[in-house]
Parts: sequence; structure tokens; C-alpha cells
Amino acid sequence: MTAVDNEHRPTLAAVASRAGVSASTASLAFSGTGPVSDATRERVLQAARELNYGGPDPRARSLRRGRSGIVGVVLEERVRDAFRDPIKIATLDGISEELGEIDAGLLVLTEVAGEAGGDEKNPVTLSDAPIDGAVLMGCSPRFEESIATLRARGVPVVAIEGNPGDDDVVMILQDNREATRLGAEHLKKLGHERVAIVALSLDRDHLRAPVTPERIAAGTSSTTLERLAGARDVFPDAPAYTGAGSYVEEGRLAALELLSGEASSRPTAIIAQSDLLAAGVIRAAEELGISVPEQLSVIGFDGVKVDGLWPYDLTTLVQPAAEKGRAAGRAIKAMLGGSDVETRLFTAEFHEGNTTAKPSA
Amino acid sequence: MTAVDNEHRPTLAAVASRAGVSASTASLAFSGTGPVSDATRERVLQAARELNYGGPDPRARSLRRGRSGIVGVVLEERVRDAFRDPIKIATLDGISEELGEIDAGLLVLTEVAGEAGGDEKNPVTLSDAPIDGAVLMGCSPRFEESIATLRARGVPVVAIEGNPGDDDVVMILQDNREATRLGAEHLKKLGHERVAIVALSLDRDHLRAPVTPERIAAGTSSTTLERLAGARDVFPDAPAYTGAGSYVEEGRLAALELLSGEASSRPTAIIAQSDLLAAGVIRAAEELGISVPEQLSVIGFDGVKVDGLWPYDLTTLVQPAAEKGRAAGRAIKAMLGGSDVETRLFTAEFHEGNTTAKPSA
DNA sequence: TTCGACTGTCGAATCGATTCGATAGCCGGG
DNA sequence: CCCGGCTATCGAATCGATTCGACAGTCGAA
Repeated sequence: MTAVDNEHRPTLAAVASRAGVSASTASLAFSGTGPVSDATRERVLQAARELNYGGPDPRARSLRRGRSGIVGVVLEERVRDAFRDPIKIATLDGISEELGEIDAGLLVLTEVAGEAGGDEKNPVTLSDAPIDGAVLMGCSPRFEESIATLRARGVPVVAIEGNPGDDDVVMILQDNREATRLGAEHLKKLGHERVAIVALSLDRDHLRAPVTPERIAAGTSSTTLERLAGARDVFPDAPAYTGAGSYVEEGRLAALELLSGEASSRPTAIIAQSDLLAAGVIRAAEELGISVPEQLSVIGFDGVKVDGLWPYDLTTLVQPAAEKGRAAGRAIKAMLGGSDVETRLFTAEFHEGNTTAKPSA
Repeated sequence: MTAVDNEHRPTLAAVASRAGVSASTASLAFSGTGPVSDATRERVLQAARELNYGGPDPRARSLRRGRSGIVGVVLEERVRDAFRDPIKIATLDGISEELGEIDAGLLVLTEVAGEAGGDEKNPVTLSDAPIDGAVLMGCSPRFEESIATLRARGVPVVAIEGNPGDDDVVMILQDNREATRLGAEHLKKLGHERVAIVALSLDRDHLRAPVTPERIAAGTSSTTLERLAGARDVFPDAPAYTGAGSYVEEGRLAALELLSGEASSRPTAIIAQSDLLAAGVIRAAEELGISVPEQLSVIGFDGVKVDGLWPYDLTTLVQPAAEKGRAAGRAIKAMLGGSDVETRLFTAEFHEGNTTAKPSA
């Protein structure tokens, strides 16, 4: 197809002059604000049609209005990886739903994009994008600088699952530790003693490896650390193994490691830090001929219904992901409206499915 | 946290005057273009720091430059649904990768968002967003009008998997029919005769139901129709059943219907229109005690590796999703650069895994 | 008939930066 | 010593719309 001719495209002024009115009147005719006679409006629209005018330029409009109608969503990973996580998607959906009400668009920014920095002709990075607000999903320490810039520019910032402590930013938090502890206590009450943990990544390295005190000390993912702490609040000596991401396959691989021993020393329950990991644990058990929940109890985290897990109904901690997204969206809206907003802590709810039971005697 | 004060935020002019230089010089100091003495630049940056100036306003910049550095991606469904499709995500990743090189941001627009139209204070819709280009993912007939507006405004438009025929738009197409036919022929060569089809949705109604000639006539999803036609090129009488979306669970439900008959009349092979559906078919077979591929061959479409499908290696038609996304991104870039771009047809590659075999005698 | 209230339209300022062409100062070579 | 060439800086125009205040003209009421 032919490239478009960007040179002489009609402007509002051109339309106005063709319609025989002033630019101000033409503007009113388009925006619908203010009093314009029907006859005039029609004449303006007619002129616009004749000139093939596509409506007011959003760039000019946003400059004048001081609002672009766009909210940035910042991901830590590249699109492909971020969107494999159903929790992120649900959260994003919540944000989108809430912001859709004010017809705001979502600008997806990846933390890495800014670094690529090739030609740098049209830099749209966190600190340099026409956004009215920003939502950081799983904010990493590296954001500090960008956050400062955004605040200097007056852009409201909300962080989901960030490291608490950033005082300048509204946070949407999850009771990861308490919730996991709740799940662990359920297992304890059932009588489990040998419990293992399949954990999410501790940092950006995405290692498949046993968790050691050193790795914990060096860990940067607060979500992982908090859930780990919650499980060990109840089972202090529970061995843990990290997967290279929140995927079914990773859960399977980790579980194969953890379940490799003799039946007598093997864990009778596994706490997985996400539902996808838990699904993988179940697959591994099936594969090893270990029945769930009779010989192995499995508990997850998230409460996303894992596609294709039937007939299992995973025991898990249901986190209100969409609601968290909506809360983030509402927070942005409120701050745009000039209100103050406070950090919120969300609570996960325990769901008992059919993947946990008493350990076999 | 306290809402931000949008009233008196410093501007470039303020910084300039504090640094004792003109606005033009200050601009040069920030953009790095043009000759500025080190001393001056430092003075400007210092003044900016003192005033807590967060850099040039992107809105003003984009007006002046005529570019916003943002490309819109239009989805037909709401975020949650669109992002459950691994193909869409891979494509999006490709777009993002390619556009990341010019540091362009991705603005996610949903077709439905515009309709909500509540307060309409900050409308950011397809036809009214500060975008330099637009990618339509699975464009529906309803886009027609918006496309016209975009073209009038000079915004390059690329459609992925759209209905061919839109002459005004660069298309990224897939050889759905030919590819499916290839897969079907593979089955035929193996000796299969009783073949059934698990199809994607025919239209926006997302019905779980057998495919009838009437439904085909009323169908609007060209992808589904093309793949269906491809399968029936080889097996004209193959019964088909649509799932309510491209999900494992839907594939499972559809397959349960199709496999419910006597072993002697039951299909010996199933052609699924997506890998997720195929995964569901396999689950259904497992559940019914039908072994794959010995008693049932299964073939998919997409070539995404379905998480948790192990140990199966699905026979499928691998579509170059990420590459298609990159092509879309490159097309946008080229059109922004003023070049002409042509519609491209992508070819899926047949991958023989371990889910197809000769029918048992 | 006259005075306000109201309506429709217009001019001009404004949003905040970028950029082109002009200018002033500076240096070294002829 | 003078002038061409270069560098750093500045003024002013520009991007394209929105919006406020002003201004005619119309109508109804007193």
C-alpha cells in the first residue's frame, strides 16, 4: 500500500475557513461543548467531510488540555514473558476495565525497552512518555530514578506488588506471607510434617535450583521471599526449590527433584508458590505414580483456574488479581481527580479444593 | 499519598531563565542536538535540578515533532480474553520487539472500550489516540469506519489476520486453508478416514455446538472458516464442533462430544484448529481411556508449545507468530519512513510430533 | 420603546516545546 | 590588519487545537 502523505493534511483551521467560520467555532462544533447552531455545525462537518479531515489532532489536543488520556503500564520483563502469567493478565484486565470507563488507553512499557536505546529518535520510555499516570507491575529497585522523574512531572504512580518502603508511591500490596502461612497451617492441621516448597524466582537470574540461605539473602523478589517466609513460619525446615518462572513445566521439573527420594522420606505435601507451578507438581506426581491427594497434597497460590487441570480442583490461596488491577485503576483516576489515595493491602482467600488431604498413614 | 500539584510545574522556559539562557538554548541542552558549550549545558541541567524539572513535556514535544512515538494495537476482545491466546501474545511480542528498536510504545486499545463511552472526558479510542501507527489484531468488519479515519489522518494501518479485501490496509496474512489441508493430507496418507474437527469460534457468539452449513454461512471469523475449508478439502464430510474459545478446556469438551460414540464409528483422528484445543482433545482422550496416538491421532494448529502437555509432542502446523508480529512492526516502521509496504502472506510449517500415527486396524 | 438576558460567533491568548535563520563573538590565515 | 569561517546563543515562528472574554444580534418582558 502507498505510504501516506504527511505533508498537507487539513487542519481545523482549513476546515473552518472552508465552512466560513472561525477556528474557535469549528472547534466547538467538533467537541460538542458550548453553543453552536445546528446549521453551523452541519456546515463544519460537511466541510470536514469534503476535505477528508479526520478530526482534531490528538497531539495538539492533549497539549492544550494537559491530558493525554493514556496510562502507562510498566512491565519488568518483555511482553512475551509477562503475559504468560495469568495473574498479570487478570490484573491488567482489571486496570483496563477501570480505566476504560474514562476511555483511557493503556500504554505498555517494558523496563528493558528503554535500555535497548538504538537510534533514540522517538524515545518513549517510562520517564518520557505522554502518560497521565503510571502503574508499575512488580516494580524493581531500578525504577527509583524513573519514579522520581514521574513524580517531578506530576504523574501519579501506583505500584503493584512492589517493595514496600517507597514512600512516594501508592502501593497495591498482597498479604503474601500471611496467606501462605494460612495454607501451610491447613497442611499442618491435616497432619503433614514432611513438606516441600516449589518457589518462584528469587531474582532476575531465574535459576532452577535448591533454595539456600545465601540465595535468600541475595533475593530481590519480595513476593517470592514473603511467600517463602510464610511457609517456613509453619515448616521452618521445609526444603525449597526454585523454578525458572511461573510455568507448569517448571513446577513439574522442580517437583521431580523434590519427589525423587524414597517413599518413606519423600514429602507428603508440596506448597507451590503459584497455581501454574502447582499444576506442574501434580503432573509430576501423576508421572511418578504418586496419587494426589492421597499420597501427596498440593497447594497453590493465585486462584487462577489453570486451563486443562481438570479433574483437579486445586487447593490454593485466591488472590483478587482483577480487583487489585481495578484498585490500581481507581487509584490513578482518583489521583488524576486531585484526591489523595492510600496504599492498600489485599488479602488472599483460602480455597480448599480436592488436592489436599490427610497424609496416608 | 498526596495528590500532585498540577498547577505550577516548571517549564523549559523557567529553567532557561533561571540558567540565564534562552529557551532555545535550554532545549538544545536537553535534546543534545546542536552545538552547546559544556558550561552552558551544565548550567541548564543544574537549574533543572534546582527547580525539580522533569524534562520536556512529551505532549508539547509530540505536537511539535508531529510524532508521538506510540503505536496502537487494537484487540477485538477485552484484555483478559485476548491475552489468553498464546498466539496473540507471541505476535504482540514480535511487534513490541521490532518497535522497541525505535523506542516506540504500544498502546493497547480494545474495540469494546470505545463503546463504553461513559463520561467521555478523555476519549482515547482507535480514531482518537495520539498514535503514529496502528496494528489491528484480527480485524472485524466493524473497524471499517475507524480505518477510514485513521487513513484520513495519515496513520499507517496494518491488519493481522484480517478479512482480505480491505484494500486500504496492509495485511499480514496466514495460509490457513492450505496449511490445514497439509495437515489433513498427512492424516489421509496415514490411512485415516473417519476424521473430526474441533473448531474455533465462527463468530462473536462463541457457541459450543456442532457446525452446520447455516452457521458457516453466517460465520464472520475468516480464520476459522479458512481452516475449516482446508480440512474439508481433504475430508469433505468431517463433522465439526466449535468450542467457545481457544482453550484447553473447550477442546476437551468438544472432543468428549465427538468421541462419545462406539469405538467402531468413532473418529480415528481429530483436527483441532489450535494447539490449546488439541491439548484439550488429548486430555479428553486420556480421560476416556483412548490412547494417543495409537487409537486417536491429534493434530493442532499454531505451534505454540503448550505448557504442561508433556510428554506429548503435538503434531501441528507451526505458524510464525512472532515473525508475523515483527513483520507488522517493520511495516509500520517502513510506512512511517515513507516507504510503500505490501501485504504479506505467511506460511505455516508442518511439524510432525508424536500425536499422529496410523489408525489401529 | 428600552433594557437586560441570552445565544451564536469570533479574536486572541495559550499549552510547552522545537527549529530555522540570524547574529555576535572568536580564531587563525593571508 | 582584515576577513572568511566557525561556534555558541538567541528570537521568533510554528505545531494544531482549546478556551476565555468580548461582541453583536435577537427576543421577551416591563
